[in-house]
Amino acid sequence: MVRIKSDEVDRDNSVDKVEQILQGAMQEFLQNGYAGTSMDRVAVAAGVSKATVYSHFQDKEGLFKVLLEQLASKKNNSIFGTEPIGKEPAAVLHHLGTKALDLMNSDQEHTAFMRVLIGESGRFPELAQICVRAMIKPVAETLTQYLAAPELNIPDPEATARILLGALVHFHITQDVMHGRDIIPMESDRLIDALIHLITKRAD
Amino acid sequence: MVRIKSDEVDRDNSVDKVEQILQGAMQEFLQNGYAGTSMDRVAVAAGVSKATVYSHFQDKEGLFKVLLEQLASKKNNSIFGTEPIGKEPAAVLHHLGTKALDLMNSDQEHTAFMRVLIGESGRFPELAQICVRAMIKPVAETLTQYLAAPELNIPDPEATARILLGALVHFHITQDVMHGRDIIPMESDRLIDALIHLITKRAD
DNA sequence: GTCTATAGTAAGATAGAC
DNA sequence: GTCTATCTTACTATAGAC
Repeated sequence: MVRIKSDEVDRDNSVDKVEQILQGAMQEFLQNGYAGTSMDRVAVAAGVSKATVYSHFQDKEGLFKVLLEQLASKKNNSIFGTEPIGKEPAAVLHHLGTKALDLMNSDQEHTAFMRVLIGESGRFPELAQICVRAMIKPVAETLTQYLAAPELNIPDPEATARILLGALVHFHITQDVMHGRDIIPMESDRLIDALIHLITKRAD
Repeated sequence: MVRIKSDEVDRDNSVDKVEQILQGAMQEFLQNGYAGTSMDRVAVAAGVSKATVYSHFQDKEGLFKVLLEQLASKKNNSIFGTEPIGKEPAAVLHHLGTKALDLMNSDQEHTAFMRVLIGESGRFPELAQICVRAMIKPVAETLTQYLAAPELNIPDPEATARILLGALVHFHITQDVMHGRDIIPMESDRLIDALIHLITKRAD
């Protein structure tokens, strides 16, 4: 009777291994993309054997999907933590924009995640859709709420939210993801100030 | 004496082959990315042998770089053909925005190019920078010119151009590249109208 | 210049020992 | 459950015939 009856130990070990594997997979997939990553390297990065990887995940595609879905929910909460609507809209928008750009800028993991997500959206369309649902949609809805404030007097807050979101994310893509900082330099503050100016149109 | 002395035939054949190879390489690289593409498939798609591919291009990386640089200059001219500044700014912007979104939307090649360019920007940073210089910078500068029109009264036309460009491109990324059309649906016209409204702030 | 054939390597996935 | 060793396939790149 060598078999272990208790689920406790069994499950704990499994969870640890699964966590290790996902950690190694993240490192490799985010750095090299889907096709550029080998299961051998994932196993090495995770500190387990390749057979162990296959005992916890069906195949390379299954591992990739689980990893990206997990990352999508993580990134969602990190960038736009639901902000208390204390101050006036202009101040809130300035705070949100600055925070979002700073976070995306400083988070190498997020930059690599954007590359992989967009790069593999042709091969894994349903995965891209999951990320749109988990990351972009909630942020767009939150921004829409802010922009619907009566004093802003915006006729289409939903479309304006997409503009605001697009300006911030595309700025991150050009400056960080595509390494354009030296080619088309611009301070984050200038972008945000111009955004605030457009949105809180000076009725003076 | 079977050798051909004239350079004409020789050069024409070479150019044809090079063109064939680039065509096949485009098909494969845009569909499967860099790591996901094999030189065997490129050769088949181009209708030549693999050895012929290697006789015209140093290696896989060299072929990929030549292809993407060629595509970058092609895409640049296609989206924003220098528009005559006939009408008033609002009309020009509406026309430009509609045209840009329509072109990006209908051009599958452009969608795939965006995926590959962003997806491989980690592996090929200098290539991403070349594309920023060839595609994004000129468009941003052209838009800056339009937005500097006195009647628009925009304090920072350059930053505002980045906002406008970002809103359009990110809209394309969410709706087309990432297949988000069904998850966060929105008509192009709504985005463009909201943009025009922000920029030509009703001073009424 | 272009081809076929192949060398050499690395990939995804699994069998079997413990 | 986890490992080592291995099967099979596909890859990059080149040599040699024509």
